[in-house]
Amino acid sequence: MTPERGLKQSGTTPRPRDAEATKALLLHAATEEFAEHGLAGARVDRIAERAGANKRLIYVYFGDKDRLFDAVVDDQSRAVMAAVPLPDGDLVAFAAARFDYVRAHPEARRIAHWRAFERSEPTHDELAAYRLRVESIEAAQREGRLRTDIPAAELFAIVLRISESWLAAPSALWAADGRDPLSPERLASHRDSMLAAVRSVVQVPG
Amino acid sequence: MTPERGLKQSGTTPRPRDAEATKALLLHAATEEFAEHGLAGARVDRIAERAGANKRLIYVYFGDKDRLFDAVVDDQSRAVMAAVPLPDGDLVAFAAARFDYVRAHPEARRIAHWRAFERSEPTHDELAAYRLRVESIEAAQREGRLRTDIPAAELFAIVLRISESWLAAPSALWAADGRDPLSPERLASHRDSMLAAVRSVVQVPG
DNA sequence: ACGATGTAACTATCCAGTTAGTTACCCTGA
DNA sequence: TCAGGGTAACTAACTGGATAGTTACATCGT
Repeated sequence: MTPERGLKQSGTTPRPRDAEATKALLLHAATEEFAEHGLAGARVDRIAERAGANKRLIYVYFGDKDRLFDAVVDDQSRAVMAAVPLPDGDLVAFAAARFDYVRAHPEARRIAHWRAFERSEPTHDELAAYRLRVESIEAAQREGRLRTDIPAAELFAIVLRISESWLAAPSALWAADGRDPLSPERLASHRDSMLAAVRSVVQVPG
Repeated sequence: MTPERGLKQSGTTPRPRDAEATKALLLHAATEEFAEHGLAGARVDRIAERAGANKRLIYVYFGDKDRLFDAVVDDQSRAVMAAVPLPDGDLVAFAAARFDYVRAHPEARRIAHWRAFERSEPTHDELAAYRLRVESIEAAQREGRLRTDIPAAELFAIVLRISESWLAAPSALWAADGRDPLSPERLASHRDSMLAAVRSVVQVPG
């Protein structure tokens, strides 16, 4: 037998050539990899493998590892902003939507946190989106629907953290609690607690 | 002039030989490095350099990079637990103490978060400490000093996150706010807001 | 036939961990 | 009181494997 070093048809049928589809696959694989390991811990080879694509294409489509991370962050950021609105400064509805979104998309929270820790500058779009949210809260404050003794940006920061307080709780606290922290019943019951807490925080005192 | 390639007396006088002191220097340098870069992003060579010690000593005193990280986490965890008590289930006092501690020791929060993201299992000591805190909250609930419609562990998780909500806020929110987010005046005023929020969350409704 | 899409193999660098020592210090015995 | 030997503390230089990024080439659609 000759040494047979040629490439056969590569085992499976090669995926049809489609730059957009490949790019999307790479972005999706990168989202998972960065969510699990962060920027420094993520491995470019693993991303290519997860996507079933060639590593080279990452460099063709995204430039380098850092810019791939930026692309993931932008994408996630846009997705959260779209999925979790702040209708009329209603922070309770916001907290509910955010809790549901993060529960369904755990990678969203992880990406956001890795980003906050490894890379700081906000993009223009993001800044604009946050500004809208703060203004919406300020309007609700003027209309007497939210307490006014806490500045809008701080109120927003507080509600943001409350909405993910259980999902982001230290594992030691989960363990101290005893029950399965992520069971559907536990999460449903926590959702109620969490919304009660948000209601208490945002309502005008009196 | 001859090329002068010899090492002179190493510039500064060599630090006196003291294993405990060197170990402490390494732990301190590792705390800074891990706080800034996380486990994957930290560099063992940089830690040695920061400590002004030889890299080899890290392996002698701590084993390897992972166990050095564990040592840092344990140390920080113990320090926070000692500095931020939960007297009689008083969550407002707890939030104040935690805010003040984290403000004075920003690396404590970063280490805790890196740890939560890169490495999960709680230690025995930590678990015991959290159990005490939860029990202390449960006692206060029985005595009518805290609301009872939110389970103790969840109430603790919520207060924990509120206490660092501003320091952990997305940079885009800081930017949207306009003012310098970390100026002493801003932090003092946020401290009041934050404590007002905690009071609203924990008080028994009625 | 040519540009866009894709691939395998390669390279240069980085970096955790190791090797093979050297230096400071202490203790013991003469 | 000090020679010398034993040990703890420390060090420079190295190694091998991992890893980001590149090169040179193949194949497809038009």
